[in-house]
Amino acid sequence: MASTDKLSPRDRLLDAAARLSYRDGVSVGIEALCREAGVSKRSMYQFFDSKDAMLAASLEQRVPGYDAQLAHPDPRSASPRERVLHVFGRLERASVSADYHGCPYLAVLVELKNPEHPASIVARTVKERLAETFRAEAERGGARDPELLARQLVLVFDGASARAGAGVERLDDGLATKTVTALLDAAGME
Amino acid sequence: MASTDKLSPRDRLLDAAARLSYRDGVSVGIEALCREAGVSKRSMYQFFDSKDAMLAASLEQRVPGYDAQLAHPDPRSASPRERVLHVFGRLERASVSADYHGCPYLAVLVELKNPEHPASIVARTVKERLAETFRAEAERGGARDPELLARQLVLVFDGASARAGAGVERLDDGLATKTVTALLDAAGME
DNA sequence: AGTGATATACACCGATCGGTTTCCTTTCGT
DNA sequence: ACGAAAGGAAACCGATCGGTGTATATCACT
Repeated sequence: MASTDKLSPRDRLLDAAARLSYRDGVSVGIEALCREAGVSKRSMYQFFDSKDAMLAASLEQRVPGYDAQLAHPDPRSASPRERVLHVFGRLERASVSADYHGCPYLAVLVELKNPEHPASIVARTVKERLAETFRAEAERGGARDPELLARQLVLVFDGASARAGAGVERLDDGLATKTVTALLDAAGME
Repeated sequence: MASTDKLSPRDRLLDAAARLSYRDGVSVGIEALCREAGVSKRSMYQFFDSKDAMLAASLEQRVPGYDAQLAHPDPRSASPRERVLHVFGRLERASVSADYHGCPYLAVLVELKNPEHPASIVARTVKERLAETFRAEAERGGARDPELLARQLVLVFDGASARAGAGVERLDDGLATKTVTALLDAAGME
C-alpha cells in the first residue's frame, strides 16, 4: 500500500502538483502531474478548472504547514528575537536537504513573470504575511523602525532561500542567523 | 532604420535572447527569438548549436556591461565602503524601472533547475565573481570577517533584486543601502 | 439487481516545442 | 558577368503542450 493510497484523488493531485512543480518548475506538464498522482486527466479537470487553478490550489494548501514550520514551537515562552531567529534556523536546517530548492513561493513568483497568475497571487500573499509577522515581532521587540526591520528580514530570508535553492550558497554555518542577528542588533531589538 | 539594423545577425540574436528570456523567462521559444531578431531559424542554428547554447552565450555577452554597471565610476578615489554601497545604489536605481525583473543571472538559476545547463554555469560564475569582488572590498576595508561579510552582501543583493523583480518589494527608499550599511558597520568595515 | 455518480483509459484537438530540410533569392569575390 | 556561398521563408519532423470527447469500468446506495 503506497503512501498516497489513503488520500483522495483531489489531495493526491494537490500533493503531486506541489511536489513536481517545486522540483521541476511550474512548467511541468499536466500529463506528468496526473501520472504522478495516479489520477486520470479527465478527473483532474473535474476538480480544477485549469492547470493554473490547480497550481494555485496546491500552493495554497501548503500554507498552513509552511506557517507551522516557521512558527516557534513554544511561542509563549520565547522572546520576539527568539521567534524571529527560529524562522531562520528552520530555513538553515531545511536548506541542507538534498531536495531543497529554495522557497517555493518565491520560486513561483520568479518563474511566473505574470503577477496576475492565480499562483502568483497566492505566493504574494504568503510573502506579505511573512513580512507582517516579522513586523509584529519587531514592534514587540522594541525595534526602532519595525517596518524597516521587517523588510530587511524578508530580504535576507528570500536572498538566503533563493541562493541556497540555486546551489550557490550554503546556510549550514549559520549565515542567515548571523546576518539577522546583526540586523536585529542594529535595529535595537532586544 | 531600426536600432538593430547595424548589428550582425549573431549580435541581434544574442540581444533578442537576452531581452526576451529576461522578460518572458528562459522558456521563450526560438521562433519568437528569431522573429524578434529578424533572423531566420536556419541562420540561428548556424551560429549556435542549440537554444541552450544561445541562451548561455547571450548571458555571457552581457557580463562586461553588467560588471561596468556595478563598478564605481571613480574606483581610485572611492573607499571600499563607497564602492560596495555603489553596487546597491545602482541596484536600487535600476529596480524602479518598469521593465525591471530582478537580476537576470539569479532568475536563470531559479528557472533552470538544472545546474549543469550551460546558462546556469554562466550565471553561477557571475555570482561567484560578485561575491569575490565583495570579499576583496571587505578585506581592503578592514572587515573582521571579509568572507562572511561578502556572503552577507550577496545575500542582500540577491534578496533585494529577487523581491524587487517579483514586484513584492520596492527599493527606492534605500532599503538595500540601509541594510548593507548596517552589515558593514557590524562587520567593522571602515 | 438496478441506478446514478465517479473514475478510468485513450483517442483526439489545435498549437507550440526544439530542430532539420528544402527551395529560392540575395550577395559577394573574381 | 559569372559561380559559389550565405541567408531567408517556410514546410516539415516527432514530441509535447493544455484541454476535450467518448466510451467503459467501478462504486455506493436503495
